[in-house]
Amino acid sequence: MKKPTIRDVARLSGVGIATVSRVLNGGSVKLSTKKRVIWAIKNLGYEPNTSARTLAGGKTRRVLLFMPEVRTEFHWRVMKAFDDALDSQNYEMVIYPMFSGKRLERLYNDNSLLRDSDGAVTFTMNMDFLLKSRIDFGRNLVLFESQSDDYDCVYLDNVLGGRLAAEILIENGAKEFFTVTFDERNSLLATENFDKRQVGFSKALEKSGYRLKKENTVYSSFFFETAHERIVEILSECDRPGIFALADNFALEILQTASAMKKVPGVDFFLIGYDNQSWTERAGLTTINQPMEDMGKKAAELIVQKIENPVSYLQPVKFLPEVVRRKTA
Amino acid sequence: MKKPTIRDVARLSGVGIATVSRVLNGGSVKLSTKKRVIWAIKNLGYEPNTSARTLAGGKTRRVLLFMPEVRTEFHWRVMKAFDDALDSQNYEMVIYPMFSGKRLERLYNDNSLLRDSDGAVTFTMNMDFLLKSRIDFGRNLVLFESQSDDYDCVYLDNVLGGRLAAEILIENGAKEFFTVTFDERNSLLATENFDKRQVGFSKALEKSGYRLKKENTVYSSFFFETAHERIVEILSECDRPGIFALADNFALEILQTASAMKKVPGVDFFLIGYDNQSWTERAGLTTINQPMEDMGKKAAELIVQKIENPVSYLQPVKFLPEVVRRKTA
DNA sequence: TTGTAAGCGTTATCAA
DNA sequence: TTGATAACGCTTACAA
Repeated sequence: MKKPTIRDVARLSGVGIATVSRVLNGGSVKLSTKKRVIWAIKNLGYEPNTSARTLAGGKTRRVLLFMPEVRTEFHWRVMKAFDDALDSQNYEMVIYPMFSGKRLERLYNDNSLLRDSDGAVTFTMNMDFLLKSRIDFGRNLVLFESQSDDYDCVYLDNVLGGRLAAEILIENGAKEFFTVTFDERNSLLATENFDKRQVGFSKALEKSGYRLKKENTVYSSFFFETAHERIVEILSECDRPGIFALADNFALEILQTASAMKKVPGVDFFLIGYDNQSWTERAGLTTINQPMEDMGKKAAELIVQKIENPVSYLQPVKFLPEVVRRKTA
Repeated sequence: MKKPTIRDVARLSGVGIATVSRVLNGGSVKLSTKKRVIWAIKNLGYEPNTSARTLAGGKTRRVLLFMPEVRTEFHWRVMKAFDDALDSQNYEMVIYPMFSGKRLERLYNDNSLLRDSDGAVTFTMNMDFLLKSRIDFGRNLVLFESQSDDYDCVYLDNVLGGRLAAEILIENGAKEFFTVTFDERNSLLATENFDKRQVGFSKALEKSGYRLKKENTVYSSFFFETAHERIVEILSECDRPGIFALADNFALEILQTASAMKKVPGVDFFLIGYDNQSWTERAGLTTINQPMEDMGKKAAELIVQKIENPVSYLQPVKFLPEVVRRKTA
C-alpha cells in the first residue's frame, strides 16, 4: 500500500494541492478549509516527503551537528539540550561524528549531508583545523564552545572559570597549587578551552601573590587516568594543597585516591572541579558550573534564527561560569 | 552560480542523461563513452543531488545507526569501524542518538530520517523496548550486540566471556569471588549483555565447585564509581580475592584503589576485566577481548548485503571472546 | 549501447 | 483565498 501524498490529501478534502501545501507551511488559508485539510491529513496518516520537499526548494528542517569524541557527561547533556530545543522548533538534529581528519576529507568529497541540512553546528571543535579543510559550511554555521570572529558562537568564559577556581582555593588557605588537566595538543580537533582555564587560574594566582609552578601541572586523560602516582605524591607530601581539576572527571580520580589514603577533602586538601556533572553533588565536590542545558538550548536558538531570519550581524554569546560550593573547597 | 546537474554533464559529454545516470549507478555503458562522461563529471565538479535521487526511487546510500548513550571506548571504536566499513562500500552513516524514550516517540511521529535511509542498525539496544514503539524499521535492520530471532544480528558470546573469566580466576588460585557490574535495569535501553557475563561467570564457578555469593556482586556505574568503599573492604579483608570486572572501566577503579592501598594485583588479588580497551595493555590488566573492529565491520557488511541483495534467511553472527593474559590474573 | 520521456512529491508563481 | 501548472534533478522503463 502506497503512502498517501499531498494529492491524496487534496482530493479527500476537496481542495487543490497548493492549498494543502499552504496549510502545511503556514500560508494564509480560510479557517474552515484549513480544518478540512487537517482532518484529511490525520485521516490518511499523511506525512510530507522530505526529499520532494528539499528538491522543490523547501527546507530540510535538519541541522547537522559535528560531534567530537564523546567522553564525558558534558557532551551528552549538551547534545540532549540542543536536540530538545531543535525539536521544539520542529527541526531535526543529525550527527556527524568526527572520528578523525579522514572524516573531514570525506565530507569535502561528498558534502551531500551538509547540503541536505539547513545549517550546521560545530561542537567543541578546533576551527583552524575545520576551516583548513576547505569545506563549504554555508552561511548557517554556529560554533559551540569555540570562538571565531567570523561566525556566531556560544561559549563559556573559561578564563573566568579558571579565575574563580583560584579564588576559592586561595580563600580556603591553600599554600601550594596544582592543576590536573589533559594534553589537548594530542587531539586534532580540540579547542583551547582547557588552556584558557589554566591561564585564568594561574593569572589569578599571580594577582594574589601566588604562583603555579610549571611542574605542578599534572596531565591525566579521560580514558585512562595516568596521573595516579603524582596524585599520591601530592597528597602525601604537601601540606593542604589546593588542586584545580580542569574537568570533574579528573577530580573523581583524586577523590578516590584520597579516600584510599584516608585523606579528607576540604581538610587535608582542597579540590575544585569543572563542569558540575550530576554525580558531583552526591560526592560533595566543589566545582565550576557550566550551564550545559542553557548553552545547548542557546545554540539551537541561534542556528534556527540564522536559518529563518538571516541577519547581517554576528551574535557571539558568552556564558558565565559559577562556583558551586560544596565540601571539597 | 548554480550547481551543475546531470543535464549539464550529459550536454558536455554529448550523451543523454540516462547514460550519465547509468555511469553513476553502474549500468552497462561503452567504455569510451563512460570515460567521456567521467571526464565531464570531474570537469564540472558535478555531484548527484541526494533528494532528487531518493525522490526518483533511487537509494540514499545512507544507513541509520541507533546510538545509545556513549560512555566507553567500546562504543566509539565500534562506531568508527562500522563507519569505515560503510564508507568503503560508499555508504554513509547517520546517527540517531537515543537520549530517551521520548526520542523514539518522535521517530514514530516523523520517521522521515528512517525513510531517508536504506537501512538501520541498532547498537546495544533493548529490542523489546524498541519494537514496542511500533516504529516501522523496514526490512533492512541489523542488531548489534543484541539478539532476536526475527532479525540479523552481530553479537559476542557474553556467556562464554563470563566463563573464561571464571576459569582464569580459578586457575590463579582465588578462593573467594566477586563481580563488579552495573545495574542494567535502570537503563531503559540496555541489553542483557551484563547479565549474560554474570551468568556465564557464576555457572562456570559452580561447575568447579565454587560459588558466587549474592552479596559478592558489587554495583558501580560508568559516571560515578560508587563501589569504592566495597572495594576497599574486599581488598583489605579477603585473602587473595578473585574479581571479575564486567567492564574494563570498573577494573580501572579497582586498580587505582588497590594502588593507593599498596595492594599488588596478581599477588594480593586477582582481577580480570572485559573489553580489552586500549589502556589496559599499559595497565597490565588481564581482560576479555571483544573484537570491536571486526564486529563493527561485520555489522556494516551485513546491512549492506541486506540492502543490496535481499535474501530470505537470517544471518546471526556470533563472535567469540578471548582471554588476554597480562599481569593482574 | 543509447536516448526519450514519464514519473517521484513537493514548493512557488501566477491567474483567477 | 484558492487552483493550475511549471519547476526541482534524478531513475527507470521502453524504444530505438
